[in-house]
Amino acid sequence: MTTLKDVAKRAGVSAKTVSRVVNRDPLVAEDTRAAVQRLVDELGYVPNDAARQMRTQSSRTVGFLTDVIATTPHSVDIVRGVQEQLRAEGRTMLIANSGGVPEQEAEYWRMFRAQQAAGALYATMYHRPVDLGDVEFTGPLVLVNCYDRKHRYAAVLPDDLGGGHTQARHLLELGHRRIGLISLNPIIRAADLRRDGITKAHREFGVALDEALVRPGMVGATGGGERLVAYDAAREMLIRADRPTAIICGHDQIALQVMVAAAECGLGVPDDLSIIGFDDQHTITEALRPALTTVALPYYQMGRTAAELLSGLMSGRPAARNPVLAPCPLVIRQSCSPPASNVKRRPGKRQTEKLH
Amino acid sequence: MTTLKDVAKRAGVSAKTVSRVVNRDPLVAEDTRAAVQRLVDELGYVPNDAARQMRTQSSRTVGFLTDVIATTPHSVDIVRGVQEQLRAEGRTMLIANSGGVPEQEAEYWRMFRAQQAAGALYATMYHRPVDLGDVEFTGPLVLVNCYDRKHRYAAVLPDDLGGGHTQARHLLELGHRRIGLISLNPIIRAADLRRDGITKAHREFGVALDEALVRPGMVGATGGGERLVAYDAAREMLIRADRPTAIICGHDQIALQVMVAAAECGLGVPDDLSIIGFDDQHTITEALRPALTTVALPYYQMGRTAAELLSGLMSGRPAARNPVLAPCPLVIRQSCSPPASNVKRRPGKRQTEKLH
DNA sequence: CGTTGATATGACAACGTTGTCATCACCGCG
DNA sequence: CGCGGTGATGACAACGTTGTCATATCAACG
Repeated sequence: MTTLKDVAKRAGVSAKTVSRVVNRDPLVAEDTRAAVQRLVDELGYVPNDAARQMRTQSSRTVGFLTDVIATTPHSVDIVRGVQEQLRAEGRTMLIANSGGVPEQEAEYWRMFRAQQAAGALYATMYHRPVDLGDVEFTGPLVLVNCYDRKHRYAAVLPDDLGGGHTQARHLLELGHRRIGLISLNPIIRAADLRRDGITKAHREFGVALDEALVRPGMVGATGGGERLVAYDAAREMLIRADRPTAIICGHDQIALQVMVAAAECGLGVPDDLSIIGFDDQHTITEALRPALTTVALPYYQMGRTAAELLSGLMSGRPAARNPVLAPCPLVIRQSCSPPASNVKRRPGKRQTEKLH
Repeated sequence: MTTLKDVAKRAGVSAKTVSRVVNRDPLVAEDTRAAVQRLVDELGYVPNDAARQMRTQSSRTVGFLTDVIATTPHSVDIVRGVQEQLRAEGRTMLIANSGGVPEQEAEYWRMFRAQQAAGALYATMYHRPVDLGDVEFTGPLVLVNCYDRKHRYAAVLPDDLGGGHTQARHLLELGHRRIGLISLNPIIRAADLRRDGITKAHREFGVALDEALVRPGMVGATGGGERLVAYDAAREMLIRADRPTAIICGHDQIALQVMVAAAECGLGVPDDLSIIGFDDQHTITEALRPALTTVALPYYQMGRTAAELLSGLMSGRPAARNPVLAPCPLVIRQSCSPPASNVKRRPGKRQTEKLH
């Protein structure tokens, strides 16, 4: 490795002068600068960050710890967002994946300290509260997609309530009045928030949400024990005489199962049934025919926001009190349309629009 | 930050002794060690890696550069594999995402050098050759999911040929003799390799692959311009009188479209049509009904293998000449079964089994 | 001409760690 | 008792960089 001294010797100047050139210190004569710069390029000199860090007692490194990033492949976009923001700030990212194992987390916090990380991010694969115990890392910390039960840390979260509201409003605006819900695993926080948003939209339109048309699309303990049951839920819902004209899904996988169920019940999408997903997992939403209208989880944006927030904290800005909510935008494709006119539906059961 | 000296002062020993304790040097008296260790824990001392690295002129950091990890969310498993292997070796991972932009790549190679990375990995989102130009990074380098056109670097690749062979063999073993292929984008290397594997399997079974049943499922330039056309391809293929009894798909998204097309043609899967995917993207394969039989891209394993390979190179082992091929295992679910007995099919066109 | 101030450069120390070498106490052996 | 050996510890330097301060040169000014 070439060092400052090597360059200095060849240039016939002191190490400090080379240092000045490399750091763009204006206090160098133009011809010295040019000569030194040429040698720097020629020798391929790259300053040693470790030495810099030692000398300046500060680092441009940020640690990024995730729990189990692999299970929701989609959430890598958080990583991408963080990374691009950090790059724009000239920082370096140290990444680690704890698998959710507390001992490993402790190990990584220690690693971040050893590397003198100036700050850290902690992200989870789905929106949930976390218990971070004693974090052996003293710098600023921002949580992404999760929040600390004791609210000790800044957090960036998806606006699930708003997202649920958006899903329902879109269908209601299209004219649907009988809307089914095949939701996320009820033990997940987002399930409740979305439900609240959906209820709110219904209330705004003066439409009742029929409890008979609400079913979970996933059940079981998170982290391995989860099972998709949306297919069965959808079939049962769709063979009813008073079946819904549209179904709100907890995520795109659920929507996929609902679409398969609809096909088997002989229902065309979107003519006989509108379906709206959540997440915007491109591999599903864009591959389905009709392509799936959905509400996007803004993972990339969350990553960027979190990194920006962290930058603020690292440069001494005080932490915000409340979590930052990232909006979940509607992505319109082909799976939703206005309901077929009522005459086509058997008018057996009248849909009485009573408030919930 | 507590330093060696802080601990040493409190313990009434020299810094070197504390260093010895921290590094488990056996040449310390048991009671000294205990006393020092207690203080280390109490003060939460963590050795400064930058200083260590400077002193020892070696680092346990590895750089990991990816092109556009986000577009195929599935391939994050490479990252996970790398990361877990590195952790097992007590190494630290520096990650960066170049977006495929050459200037950014150069910037990151420089960053890796600045951080004194002991080695580096370069991964792409899909199997392809790369032109790495002048890599301004001098340590060992292992490519993952891609290979250098000039074969200067070690590489770990998926065994696409074997994978194609596995797909075809599975269907042939089930008794299918008329098999369609809706392939990857033909400009992708894997498309050719898989095709070779499929042809090989057909030859082994003495069955001809009918060119009329071969269609690309994706077209257009990679990196934005790609379009899924599997749905249309499948429909055209399935309305033929001599339609195939099984379809091999280039990946699970294509399989998804084929499944939708089959449903619309009134064909049941797997009774009327067997479908086999590729990649094993859980979000699709496990959500589909019937769940999708597929061949897995062993991303996780590739990551681990690459990290192991890199470790070898970093400790001086010579590089292997040829790329390491990771096998693509068959994952059996519900979308393939033996073909319906011939009597059920209209015997109009006889399927003459001539060799290709 | 001497003084001031700006510009350009260098000498030196220090960041936290560890390798090298020195020191010292103690043991066992002849 | 003297000697060599070994176990335990410490002093010191060095890794590559940069902040601090000192020095040198030169122009401008009274």
